[in-house]
Formats: sequence, structure tokens, C-alpha cells
Amino acid sequence: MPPSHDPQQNFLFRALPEDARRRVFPALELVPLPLGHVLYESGRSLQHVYFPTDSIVSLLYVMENGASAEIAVVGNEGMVGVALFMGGETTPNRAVVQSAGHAYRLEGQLLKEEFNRSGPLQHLLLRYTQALLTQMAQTAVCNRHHTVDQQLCRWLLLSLDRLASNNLTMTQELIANMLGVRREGVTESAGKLQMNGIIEYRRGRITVLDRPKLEQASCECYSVVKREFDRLLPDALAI
Amino acid sequence: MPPSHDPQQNFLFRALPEDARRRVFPALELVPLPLGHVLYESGRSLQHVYFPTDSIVSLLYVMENGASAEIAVVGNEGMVGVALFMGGETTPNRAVVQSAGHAYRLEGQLLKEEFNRSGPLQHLLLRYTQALLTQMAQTAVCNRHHTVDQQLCRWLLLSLDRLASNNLTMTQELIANMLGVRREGVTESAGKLQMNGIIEYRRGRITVLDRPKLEQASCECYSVVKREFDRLLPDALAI
DNA sequence: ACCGCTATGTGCGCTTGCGGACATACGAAT
DNA sequence: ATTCGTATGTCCGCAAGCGCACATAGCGGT
Repeated sequence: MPPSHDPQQNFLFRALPEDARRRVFPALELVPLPLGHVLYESGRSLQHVYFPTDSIVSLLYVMENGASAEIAVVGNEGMVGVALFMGGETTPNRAVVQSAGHAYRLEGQLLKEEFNRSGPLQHLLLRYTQALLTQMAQTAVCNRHHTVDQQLCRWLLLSLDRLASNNLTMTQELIANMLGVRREGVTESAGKLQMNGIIEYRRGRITVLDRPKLEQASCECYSVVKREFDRLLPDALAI
Repeated sequence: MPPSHDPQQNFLFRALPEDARRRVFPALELVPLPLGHVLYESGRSLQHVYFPTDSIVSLLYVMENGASAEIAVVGNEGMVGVALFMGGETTPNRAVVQSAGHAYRLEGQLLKEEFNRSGPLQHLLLRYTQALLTQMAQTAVCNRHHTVDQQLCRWLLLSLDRLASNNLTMTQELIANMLGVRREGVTESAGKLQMNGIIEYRRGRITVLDRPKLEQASCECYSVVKREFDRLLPDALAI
């Protein structure tokens, strides 16, 4: 956790021109996001949107029988709550804090007003939403065709990209919930990665030792998603 | 195939107020969509958007090794090419005609102009995009947790909803490509459904005999997606 | 230094779905 | 009516992942 906080730790805000910042920033509220905190419950209407700085939020779908699967992750490259400006007000997803940290919160009404100015924020958010679409699509493909081993690598990489560090505070049980697989499956895959010197972990703390190898062990899904984010939000990432 | 064509066979156009129709309709061009026709190739920039009337288009992701998986389906409830107004111009997906028919085509530039008026079309398209998001998310979940049997039911239902009839022209091989499973798996699942009197098929033609039972045999994913479409686009569907 | 919670490791039988190699049979075209 | 392409049916062994039942061990709190 950085000692000081600034909205511009979120890439979307970084890409915003000065006048839009002047309107939006005063209304931002810094909130801590503890691990496991539920920002939105499926189907509940959204009051705020969240722009993570040093936290990661997972969009999960929880099935009738209680099983779950991650749809997408949101970190300092994006925001939680696109349904607000898309017009639906809600989605059938749950948003859960996957990695503790902070986010800037904005009143939904204010976001909509700024969005409806059809200015840079609108364009930025629409592009971000498209990137989110790609991430969801790729998750679907990955769930269909790739092994748990590969998916774990993809997931670690996506998480790493959203934090400044190379270690994650994250139990295997949590990861299993996100990936929608058994905890034992994650144990096994993580064991292999550790065996190969790619990661190292102990009780809820994972350190990535060899990122190139991790990328190599991952399926193509990671790079497809990353490429799309880079393509769609270049201003945001160029700093 | 209906003997005559009208843009309002597409639900999005139905929900459009008179003045927007006056601007858009003259620019529409009716195009036939033969089975298997590729509307967009992954990564290629989009020139037109398509509003299907009596056809169905699949959004597919094709992997490096050639395997594929369907991300979403688009029929007369939606449009193909949301990336145009979302600002990305392209997506890493392929759009393929899954059920032959027709669509109205609109010049991308014209769509963007109308979208940027921030009028009813913008709101409609954003809501549609959110529904698409839900469909993708649900596809991801379904791929993770549900059996081929269930997925086949879901897929048949989604296709049926997008056509006026209760039979589909569709080989099992095609369906397998869409679901991203083996053709043999589809043969087996379809065999069970036929055994139970739910469907009937012969060489590329599937007839649904008992839709309630089909819904019962499907996973929850179908109804989640349908509910979201109904919720987000009520005007469009209420006619 | 101890305890106890919880994270991780491991084994087992089972189901689903894959990959491949076939056999069959429909139906359009000649 | 015959032919032939292609859609469908069926069989095999195999691998991945599940569900379950446990064993172990790290780490925070007292």
C-alpha cells in the first residue's frame, strides 16, 4: 500500500483531461477495500462506481447451487460498475474484493452526468467497457479449452498486472473460487509451478519468481486480453 | 424467410422513435446472409454494422490451434459490430452466419454519427451492449460448470428465440464448433433429447417438439440471459 | 512454547469429455 | 435407381478434473 493516495493511481483518471478532472475529482471519496468485501450483490442496484488504485476486484457469477466463476477482474486499469452508464443499473454479477487495497468511489448520479456530457470520459469508459468485453469473451474461451494449469498462469498474470508488486496475498482456496475449480486442483497446479521455480508460496502469499516462464506456461488468453487493453487504452497506460 | 422485409423485424429498430428512424432507415441496405458467411474477421476493422432480421450470427473466438468457441449469438434482437460505437473499431472475434437469412447493413460512419447524437439510439445500443455483456459472462460460466447436455439445450433455446420458427437448419458439426466441443458429444446429447421426445432431427434439420422440457433440461444460463435481455430491452420486445 | 485454526498436500474411485477410427445411412444429383 | 458426399452413430482407451476423506504443517494468538 502506498503511503499516499491519488486518484491518478487509477489509469482511467490519468487519461482524463484537466477540465474533466476538475469536475470529477472533488466528488471522489477514497475507500478502503478489505479482502472479501462485496461491492455489489447480483441484481442489486448500484449506488456508486469504484475506481481501484491498489486493490483488485473480481466480477463473479454465483450459480444457483453456490458454485462460482470469475467473469473478469478489475484493478487500477478500470472501474467497477459499468452497468450504471450502460443504462442497466445492475448486472447479474457479484463484485468481490480479491486483493485488499483502496478505491475511489463516485456517486452514480455524478458519473452518469459526466458520462452524458459525451466528452472524453464517455469515450474512455466506452473503450474500457469494450476491453472488459474482450476479457469476458476470453474467459469464456479459456474455460472451454484450457487446463487448470494454464488458467492459473493466466490468472496470476492478470492479477500481477493490476498490482505494482510481484507477490499476491491470496489463498489457493480463493483462487479456486475465482477460477471455478476445486481447491485441490489449484494446489496441484501451483505445486508444479513452484517445482519449476516459477513461483514460490507459503500460506496465502504467492511470489512470482520468473515472470517470463509464467507467461510461457500460460495460454494465449492472457496476452490477447492484455493486448486489447493496451490497444484500447493507450493514453491510460502510457505513463 | 418472410416474403417481405422491413427493418422493424429487428427489435432494436422497433424501439426507435420516429425521428431517429427517419434519419437511419434511408441508409439501411438489406443484405442476404448465407450460412457460414463471415461478416467480420478477428482484428479486421469494421466497415458496417448488421442488424439481423431472420438470420443468426455467432460471435466466435478462434484459437491459435484452430479450435473455436462461441462467445455470443446475435439475432433480430440485436446487432453485430458494437465495437464500432464503443470506440475500439474492432474486436478479436469472428462473426459468422450461423443461420442463413437477412440483415440490414448500415455504414459504420453513419451509425457513429447517430450514436454521437446521444439520443435514443445511443441509449438503446448501450443497453443492448450490456445485454451482450451478460450473455458473454454467462457463456463463460456455462463453459466452466455445465455439461454438454445442458449447454446444447441452452444453445437451442437461444437460437430458437432468435428465429420465428421451431426448427433450425444446423448440422451437429456446426453446433459442436459453436459450443467448442466434439461433434460426437453433440451427437450423443442430441440423441438423448430425441430419445426423450424433446427434439427430432434428420441430417441438418432440428425440430423442437417440447420446448418446456427443453427449458427444463437446460442449465440456468439460458433463463438468466433471457431475463436480462427482457429487462434491458423491454420496448424492443414488447411488440 | 504451546495451541488451534486454517492453508496446503495427497490418495482414491468416478464421471465427463477427448481423440481417433470406424461403420452406417440419408438425400441430392446424375 | 444408383452413386457419392456428408451427416450421424458407435466403439475404444485415455486424461483431466471432480468429490470425498484425510493427513500435515505454517502461523497468529495466548
